Amino acid sequence: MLLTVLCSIRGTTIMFESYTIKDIAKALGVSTSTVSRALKGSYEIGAETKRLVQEYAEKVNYRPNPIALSLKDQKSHSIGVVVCEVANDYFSQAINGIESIAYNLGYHVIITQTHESFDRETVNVQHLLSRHVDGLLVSLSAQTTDTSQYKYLHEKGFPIVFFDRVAADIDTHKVIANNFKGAFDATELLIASGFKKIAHLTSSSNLLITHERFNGFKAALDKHGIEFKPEYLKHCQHGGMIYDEIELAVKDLLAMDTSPEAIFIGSDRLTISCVSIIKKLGVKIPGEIALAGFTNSDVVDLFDPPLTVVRQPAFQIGQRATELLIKTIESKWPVEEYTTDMVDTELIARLSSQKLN
Amino acid sequence: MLLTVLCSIRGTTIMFESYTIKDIAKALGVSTSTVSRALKGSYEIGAETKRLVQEYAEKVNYRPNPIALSLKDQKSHSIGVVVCEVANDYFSQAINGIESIAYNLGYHVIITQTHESFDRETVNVQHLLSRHVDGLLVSLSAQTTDTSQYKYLHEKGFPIVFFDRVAADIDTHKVIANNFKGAFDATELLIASGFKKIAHLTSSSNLLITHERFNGFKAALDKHGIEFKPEYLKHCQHGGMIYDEIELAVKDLLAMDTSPEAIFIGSDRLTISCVSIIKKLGVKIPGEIALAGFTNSDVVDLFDPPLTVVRQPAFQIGQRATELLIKTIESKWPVEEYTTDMVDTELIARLSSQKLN
DNA sequence: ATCGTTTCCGGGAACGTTTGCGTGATTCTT
DNA sequence: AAGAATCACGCAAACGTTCCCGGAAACGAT
Repeated sequence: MLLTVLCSIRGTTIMFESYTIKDIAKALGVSTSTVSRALKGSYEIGAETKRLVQEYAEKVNYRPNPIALSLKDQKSHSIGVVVCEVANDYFSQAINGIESIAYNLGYHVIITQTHESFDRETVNVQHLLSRHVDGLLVSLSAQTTDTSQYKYLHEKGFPIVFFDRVAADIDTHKVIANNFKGAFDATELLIASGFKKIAHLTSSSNLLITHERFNGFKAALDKHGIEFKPEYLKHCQHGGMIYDEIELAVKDLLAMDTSPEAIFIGSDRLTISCVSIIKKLGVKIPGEIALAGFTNSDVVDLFDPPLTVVRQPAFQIGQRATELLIKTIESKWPVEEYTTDMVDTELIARLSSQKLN
Repeated sequence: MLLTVLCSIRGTTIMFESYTIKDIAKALGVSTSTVSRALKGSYEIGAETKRLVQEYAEKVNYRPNPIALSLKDQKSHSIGVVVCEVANDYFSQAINGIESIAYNLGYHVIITQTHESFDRETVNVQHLLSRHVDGLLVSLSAQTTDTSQYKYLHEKGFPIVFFDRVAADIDTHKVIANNFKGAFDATELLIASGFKKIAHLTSSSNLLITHERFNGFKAALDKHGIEFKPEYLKHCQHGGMIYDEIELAVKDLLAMDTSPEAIFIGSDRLTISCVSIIKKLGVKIPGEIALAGFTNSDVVDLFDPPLTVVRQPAFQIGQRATELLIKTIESKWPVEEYTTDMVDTELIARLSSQKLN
């Protein structure tokens, strides 16, 4: 292959058509094995030859062909990511964290979106496997109840790390937020504001996070001797993908005989949608209905009203999950001990959760 | 390699350890060449053999190894993306569009972030080239003035498509929004609201979009006989990455002797930051200062006040750029005719741009 | 019977890399 | 000085594909 030094940008030599080990071998009159070994400083190669090869490789800016390496050692050095959507504050921040670690460790990241559909999730996993990814970073769709595909893969020793929306029945690495405490704190804040009639608008009941957040919600009610009313609990089984479903739930809550004074919302997308719907209905926040909810949006302090939110350290969660996954991938022995990392959420109190007189 | 049918999810057979052409050849007692040809329906293979091979491949869910294919025909079937940040509404939407097209056309996408730094941009391009991407989708960083690396690559026939922040001096495919018209319309809206003293807060002067938007801004002033005041023009050379820079610019504008009545903001990140800063200063929007700006955030209608914005069709821009890039990659002959696709922006008038009495 | 044509299939090189094994040359033993 | 040990390097296979080439078998034409 031809040498083509393209240009030098601030001292870095830019190449396009790249040199192979063969090119170096030919140029130096040695064998490819010698070049290969010299480049990794093998003791089998004489000091002089080693220097020659390394200097030449440096000069022509040799970079090993990652594709050839992949074929050789049957590792693609890529990881597959399964999330519901990238255009979602939580997930775009998590992906940011994923990329930052993966990039540094020499992996690249293939992102797929489920749009909360189980069928698309299955297809995506298929696609990622056919791409020969070395491992999977998964956040389940709202629709998913059947996790058998992951179970089989995991049993076969295929590295999988779940984050956020984890599979309860698979024993592997997991990285989650402390959903119970996040929900508990937010609910307690609403109670401290003076509310007793508190509803809970949340995502699909298939998701473990939904239950954890509900449990936190209920525990706060219990602690303060407030009875939980089942009619104050609204699930959006499509995880917020279907607007009408959310609108119906919100309208139901607002139209009840003894309608709630406050709503605690258990999902990012739902929180934003809920604000939008309530404002569209002309109901005053927080005058007529108070609000607190999970979201990772950075701009909710600019909202009317500023939103009280539970915020997850999405970036760190993404980073941590990726570290665990790559450690599993590169582990020489099958991993037996699995960790579940739990990180704290952050409660940010703003106007939307206050009681106005 | 061992056959391992993992499980069946709704009729789809899940595999982990995958079959190779060699496995099929061995199982059927034919050669690998025969299997390869049979699978692509070559006329050189007898009908009976063809059927046998295809049925068997179907049965074991054979999928060609993409890595081997890449090595063979020297194409990685991946495209590199260079953007400033993924956690940015415009770019996350654009990436969504990029992924949607790339996925369907069998490419995967490697995303890199410049964080508005030219050095990181250079390193990223290097990295993507060493990954042997088949083409590049680039939106320049705010700091970039030297585009020679792209120029060289392009001259060597390497496929590059620019979107949004394009390189003026490189003749290749480009996909952009109609920045002039977007800025013109927004400015004219402010004028129609009754403002004459209109400032322009915008991004780095290195970027072409900055000039186009300024030109639109100025053209609107000219049309309505309003003199352009140079002191009303504020650049943030770091594209909004440095908070202090924005804060200083905004404070400067507000502290002027004859301070502007309205600000037109020429960048996504700047618009949000600007609102935040002005609110923090306790200045009323739109009472004391009116605002209109470019942004792709979906939630600015929930802001206090709801924001008047120019919105770009980011998803479509991402899709179109990807289509053009893959068409270039897969073109048999060197492409000579380059298109510059310009798509219209959308002006959404809300409260922030109104004149209150 | 000979030649040409068609049909159908296998051998093997190539893509870029790593690595086990083999080997000639040098140095070290005693 | 002869054998052993060490050093420095090359050969070739392998990863999964594709594809050029070559060739056997069958058939038709003369």
